[in-house]
Amino acid sequence: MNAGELLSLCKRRGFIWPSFEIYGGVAGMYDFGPLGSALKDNIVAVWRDVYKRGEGFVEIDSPTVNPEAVFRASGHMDEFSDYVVHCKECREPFRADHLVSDLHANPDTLDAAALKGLMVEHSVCCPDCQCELGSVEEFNLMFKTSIGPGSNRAGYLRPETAQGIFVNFPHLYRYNREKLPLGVIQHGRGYRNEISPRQGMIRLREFNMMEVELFVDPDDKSWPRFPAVAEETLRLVPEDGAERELSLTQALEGGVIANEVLAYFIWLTKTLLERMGVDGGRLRFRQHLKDEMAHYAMDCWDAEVLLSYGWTEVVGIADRGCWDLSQHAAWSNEEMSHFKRYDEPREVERVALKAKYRELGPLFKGEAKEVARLIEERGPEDVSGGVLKVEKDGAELEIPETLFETVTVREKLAGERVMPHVIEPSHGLDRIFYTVLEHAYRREDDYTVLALRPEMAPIKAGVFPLMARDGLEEKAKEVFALLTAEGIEAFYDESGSIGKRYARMDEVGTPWCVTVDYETLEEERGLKGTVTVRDRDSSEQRRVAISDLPVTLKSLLKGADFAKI
RNA sequence: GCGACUGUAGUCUAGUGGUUAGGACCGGGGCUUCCCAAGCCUCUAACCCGGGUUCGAAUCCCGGCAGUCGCACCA
Repeated sequence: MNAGELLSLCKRRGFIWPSFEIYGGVAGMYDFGPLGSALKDNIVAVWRDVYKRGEGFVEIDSPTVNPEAVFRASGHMDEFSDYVVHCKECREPFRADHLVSDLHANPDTLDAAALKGLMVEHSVCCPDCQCELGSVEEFNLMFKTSIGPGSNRAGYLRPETAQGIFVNFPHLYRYNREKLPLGVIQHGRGYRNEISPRQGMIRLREFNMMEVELFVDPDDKSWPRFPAVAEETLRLVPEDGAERELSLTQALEGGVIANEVLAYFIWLTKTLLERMGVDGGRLRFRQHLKDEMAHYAMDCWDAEVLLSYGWTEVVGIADRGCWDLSQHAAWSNEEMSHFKRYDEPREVERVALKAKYRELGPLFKGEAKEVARLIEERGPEDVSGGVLKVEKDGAELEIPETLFETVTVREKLAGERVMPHVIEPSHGLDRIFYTVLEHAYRREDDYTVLALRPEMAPIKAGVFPLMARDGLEEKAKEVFALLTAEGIEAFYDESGSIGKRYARMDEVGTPWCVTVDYETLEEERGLKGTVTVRDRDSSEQRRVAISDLPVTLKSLLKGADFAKI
């Protein structure tokens, strides 16, 4: 198939539309139409079901506009800013810091003026045509705005939802009664001012993410549910590039996947994607190479799906280590660590310095308390030649050992503080959305079917009168109202021939169609009459009593076999 | 951001200086006891935007926007 056919269907039938089309459109932005909006919700519902109901994680929702401090701490201010310089002749763009990498130890730290100065000083020319280079310009991939009136408080549209979870860690940690592991999920929009959005919905400027941040004890990366799935297999492409099918146990024992919890969530991602309708035969997990890994990641695996565009990343499952929390702790001065209680409080003996307050008082007067604190912060190892050197108000102070003594103290320790590690399965919703459609797309002799899994289908049942006459319409409308009242997404259609109506429903992935015919009317009044239920994938039909219809459809939705109803 | 190609109803497309801008599919209305896009009648609906050349531009030129592909980018 080609992506154009599918995108045309999506546009025609109301899955997605290019945004702002009447004004010429904006690259990298799409609107979800009525069917697309429903499909997107269904994808989010499965993700939420797996993580919130299934794993007991908690969900939050945080702002898309964040103050600059968040991204200073997260590293995005640096990582997202590139200085670009263009050749005046051939117009070829170059990363300015790359051009001066031989001339400066740390070109990343230079600003535009410094970069330009360095290039002028060393007569750096265009590497392609040796011509003169233009001015150095900053290109930042984050959308900038200002918060409040005036422009002195910078804000940025978030490039990922993750930071909203990290900055809330202290609240979430208390919410979870100060226990690990702690799983938090958030879905929403993210923004990246891509230089060149391409390939339909694959690279967008405004996009949807479903992110999961699991905070774990850095010394315990096991997972309670792991044993149940240990022998399940995954199609893996490790760092060395050699694809192989391994069980989770094999992957861990061979050191292919870094730890148990990461392995479990890679497997969970596989089941999640397959439940959404991603074809398992077109799904693999590829390990990031060292140089492709994000600035924060310790190990990272991408779930990749085969699309008409080629292998495409849809989920990234990263072990971010303690990077994010450490960064926010350092920049905000907030406590972001976990107090890890020992099973039994430990008694430890420690040799410490104890200030002699009696001596210090007369010597230092009002500052004695401060000096005592400085002494007691140090240990016996800091004493040399009978003198302890401490720094006070920027000056060095020598304290003779007459002013303190060395004592052995016994302490009871209930636990220790550790910085949690973060396991992050991050899902590209728009890419999953497109994959679900492309993997469901079937076309034979100009007849198109979207074989969406029933759970994904925007419409669960089409309801038709065989013909729009003889009271069939009234009866069909009653059936439609019944299904709607039962919470089943239904669609009423009486136009054109019955075959055309089936075809219309097939094209948008509706799994079943219900038809009221003359037999329905001949049977008893009320809801005793029967209707035909037609299955999209087999095009077989069964007669079902109207009164049983909601129950029957609900069991089909849960996976019952159509042939057995 | 660069280069090549492209842009006509909702969709696919014909039209290469003067056309009431043609067709097909879809969609709306109607006819046909009609269970897998049947048929017939009928209706709606388009030259991406802005400049320029010309008596006259969908058509030629320039710019913008958008798309496809390649380069670059892709924490």
